[in-house]
Amino acid sequence: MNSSIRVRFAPSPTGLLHIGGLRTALYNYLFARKQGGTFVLRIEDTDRSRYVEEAEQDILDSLAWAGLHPDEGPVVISQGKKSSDVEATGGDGKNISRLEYESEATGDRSYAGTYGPYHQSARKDRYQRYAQQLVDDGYAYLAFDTVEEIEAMRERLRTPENPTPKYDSITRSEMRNSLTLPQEEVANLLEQGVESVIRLKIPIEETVRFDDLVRGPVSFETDGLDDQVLVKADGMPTYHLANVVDDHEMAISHVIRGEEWLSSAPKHMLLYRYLGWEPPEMAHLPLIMSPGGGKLSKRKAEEEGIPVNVRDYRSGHYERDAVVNFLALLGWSPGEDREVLTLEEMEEEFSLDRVGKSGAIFDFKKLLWFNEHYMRERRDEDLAKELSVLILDSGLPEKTAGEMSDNTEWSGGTLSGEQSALVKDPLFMTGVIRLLKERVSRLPDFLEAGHFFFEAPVEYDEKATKKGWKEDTPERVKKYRDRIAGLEESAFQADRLKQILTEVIEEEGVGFGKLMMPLRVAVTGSGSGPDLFASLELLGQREVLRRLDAAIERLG
RNA sequence: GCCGCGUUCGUCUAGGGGUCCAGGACGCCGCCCUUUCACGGCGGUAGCACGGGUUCGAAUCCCGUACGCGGUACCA
Repeated sequence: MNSSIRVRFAPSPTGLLHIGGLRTALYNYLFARKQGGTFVLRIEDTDRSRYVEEAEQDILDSLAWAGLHPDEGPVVISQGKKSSDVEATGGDGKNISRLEYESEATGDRSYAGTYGPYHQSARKDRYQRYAQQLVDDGYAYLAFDTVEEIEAMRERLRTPENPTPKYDSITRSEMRNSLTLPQEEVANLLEQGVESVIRLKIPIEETVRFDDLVRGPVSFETDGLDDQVLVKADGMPTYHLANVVDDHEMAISHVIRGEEWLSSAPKHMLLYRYLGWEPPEMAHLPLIMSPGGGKLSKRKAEEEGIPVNVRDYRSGHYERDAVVNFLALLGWSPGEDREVLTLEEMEEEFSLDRVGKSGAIFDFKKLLWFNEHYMRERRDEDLAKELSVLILDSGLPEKTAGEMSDNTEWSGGTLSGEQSALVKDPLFMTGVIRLLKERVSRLPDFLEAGHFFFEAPVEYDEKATKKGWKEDTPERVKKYRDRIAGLEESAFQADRLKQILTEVIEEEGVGFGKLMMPLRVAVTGSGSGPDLFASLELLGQREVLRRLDAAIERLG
């Protein structure tokens, strides 16, 4: 255990956890585990207008699902699905939170942390205090401008070369702030309760440099920075202040976050300096891009058929190991020709200097490949159980093989008595899994590929019928049907069924396909599928005979 | 516009001056296996953005160009 290494994942509860957010969390987690450090979860809920009620629980559930358990973080009272910080046990300055965490995915967990509260909304006073200190020290100032006034300033100064004028060392001189207003007036405005914000006073003509752990040395001219608002009119801090204060107070040693923060990093460095603190190490991760280019946004991703919310992967029954493995490799490489890694292995291998610098496009097909890989490693019995639950919850898809898509309607749990019995039969379900496991990418796909196991064909694939069902077919199918009808129930087994088919085609003097294809169409409705004889065995004698009779009747 | 960051097969990447006419994985294509399909096995296709340097030698170092991405809020 290296107590000096502390990292944090600090999502904002403004929506469901994004898949890119999960990767950031993953890298933080892996770094902490590898270094023997501490992985902290902090909720950055300073924007009250964008707060989404269910978001926080979603973040917790998603992290738990992925196996990224924070060592420190907010309390979750699972029953009420509501989270909040538990009051300090009496200490002043730092709260001591008793952390409990429970998730359906992982069962009970307990965490403890001594750097709470872990909600920024509960730390408001601290930010205020430091902001005031900055003002007192001359590193920040009060600004009374309304949003309209600021917009008017930008409007006035806007030119083609400078489309968005900044509130900076130049423009602040003509705005209404504690730098331009007489002292009495400032006091007066404050007295009257006029709304104000606190802005960082960016120095002029200075170069801010720092070494980024993934990008190397980077530098920014302060002249390109604006006087960032540190405390908003509602008294809440902006990300910039809160993030610096918390990272310091929580003794964060390494800030590992997305590249979208790189541009504001110099402001953060300035804040550390003005507050008299040692800045943490910085590591800015490359962004995850959509196949069409640009940051993987919700809209873009969905256009490409890529789910963006971690919740979608959970509800879509993706293998969590597959998602985690895939995400880890989106920007990081272990440096050897090995790509299939468990979380535990990655905890051993991870290092920031093997993180790439350029954006990585989300390759959905590769994710599917990982999913297939991990799914096939699982025990048939376990998959069967999960599939049963899925069907019992959601029902069967309305459409048959080859037609299922994202828009497929599900029957919503209404099953016939017969179907329900099948779904609850572990032996039958395991059989379905065994036959289909090598042919599907995701758990729900079993229901597309194996629809016929649960329901007799409603219609027969046109192409397969046209190709394989000729005039003399019914007669041959009937012959086969009668042979297998004579079988003892216990003899209704794959090898016997195949043997009988061999006998029939020999008697008929035709090739294998002349009977095999019609049988498949009759029983499954499709021209392709899993091993036919094993499928017949699994379906059972009665059902097979019923389907053969129906096909002979309907297809003539 | 400005500021910052980036650029090796379609995609994720290995590669840190010679061992690279660039390796692996996914995808794609072909063959084998299988009287379906799939899995699997084997093989193939395809890349150092461009231009200048530095050097005996550059995918690797430097500069420039192009392109891409991010930022440019009282959002994170």
